[in-house]
Amino acid sequence: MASDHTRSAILAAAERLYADRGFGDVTLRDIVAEAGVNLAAVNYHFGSKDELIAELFVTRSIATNRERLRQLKDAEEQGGGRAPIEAILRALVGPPLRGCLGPENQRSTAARFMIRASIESVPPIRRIKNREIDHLRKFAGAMRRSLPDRSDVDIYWGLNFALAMAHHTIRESERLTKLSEGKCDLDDVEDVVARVVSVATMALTAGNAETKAPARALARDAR
Amino acid sequence: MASDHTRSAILAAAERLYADRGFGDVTLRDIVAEAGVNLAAVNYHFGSKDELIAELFVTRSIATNRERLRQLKDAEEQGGGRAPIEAILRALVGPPLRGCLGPENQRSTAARFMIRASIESVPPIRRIKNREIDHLRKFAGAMRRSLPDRSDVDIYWGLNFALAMAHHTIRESERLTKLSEGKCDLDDVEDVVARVVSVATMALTAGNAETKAPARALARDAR
DNA sequence: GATAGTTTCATACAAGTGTTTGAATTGCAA
DNA sequence: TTGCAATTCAAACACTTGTATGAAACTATC
Repeated sequence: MASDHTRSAILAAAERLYADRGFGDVTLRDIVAEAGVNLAAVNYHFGSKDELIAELFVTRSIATNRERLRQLKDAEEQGGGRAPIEAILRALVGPPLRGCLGPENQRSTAARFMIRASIESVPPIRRIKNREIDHLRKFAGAMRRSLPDRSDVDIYWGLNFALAMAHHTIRESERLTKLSEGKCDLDDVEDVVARVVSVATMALTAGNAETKAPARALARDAR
Repeated sequence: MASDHTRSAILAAAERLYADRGFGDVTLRDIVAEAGVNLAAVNYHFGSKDELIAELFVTRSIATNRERLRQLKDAEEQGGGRAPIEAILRALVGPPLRGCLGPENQRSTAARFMIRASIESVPPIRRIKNREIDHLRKFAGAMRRSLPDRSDVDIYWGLNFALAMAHHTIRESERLTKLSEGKCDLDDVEDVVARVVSVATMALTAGNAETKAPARALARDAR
């Protein structure tokens, strides 16, 4: 291949435009105009618009997932096969949080693109996300080894809640800032990571190992 | 007005189709075909496609919000102006969870529509969601009264995490079921509510009131 | 320098979109 | 019944979308 000048120009322009304006109203014509290439180049190099989007998303998400697994491996080796639950959770939520939060004006295009991807959820991206389960299973396994007394159900719920807090905070960071009138500092990423890890750890370790749902006894608003 | 037969037929058909197939690939022509009315009727009765979607979403979400506030009011009156934090959280996350989860085969069209709305997030819906902040402020206020020693920042983070767990569980209920191989029972809605409330309560009450992020000392994966 | 393969380009295509129009129909009141 | 407004309808409009085509330009190999 002579040079991927055109190909990478398209990728860069597409990522920038999607990051700025969302998937909804960016057309192939916008992209090729921004990239300074011909309209037909997209289909020539990528096959279709969806495959272009998929390639963008795959590139970014395998980077995140690789970093997650690296940190998980580190933590498990350091603990002799049994990492502390905090370290596992930090490996799970740290990379996406660090990748997407931080001072807005110095947020990378890639970061802004991933935020869009987590908000808008177009078909090609959803297809890829569905294949993420195997990746999550590795974390579930590590968590089980870390907390052998905990039931599988509790492990999965803990995993679910950890991801929930991380992703929701990314998706709704703007709203949280507005709601709290700036009191919640989303730019202090390490503080956010620590908060999420802390709560998720409590979720996974509180109460007796066999207690399914500690607060259940308090439920009284029947319906 | 003679009868809003046409109008309500459009609303019902649109909600059903959006619930089944998502906003992405349902056209006005699909809707009017399903409703058995003329294409122009949509613009005649609603002005535009976006206004139709907005009306659907507003109708459903004011129902949820009204129920939330009703339960909040009940809880505060019962506690003499200071509701227990669990009751406040239950009023916050209970209605949307009960509205969207539960056995799939007996899930209402409205429920499935709201799930779609929380997954796909089209422009008219996003606009409405942005106006939800005032509503959330009422809960922040109640939480502050319930936990007067807690800092505002902690209150907002607790609120954020509670919503995170509820919404993410709704959005990704299918994935959690698959990941856990059915071990997590999403149909037992009251158990889900209890779990979310329990974890959110811990997030809001654990540690000293002045501790910003208890797990922070454990952070060591510098990055 | 001719040739074969790759890449770029202008242009057209086919299909689908939400919206508008203006005439027909309906329903109700005088 | 007549008149009038509200509603319904078929049809067209105006436009955008992603994709396909076939010729032109380029690049490297022999």
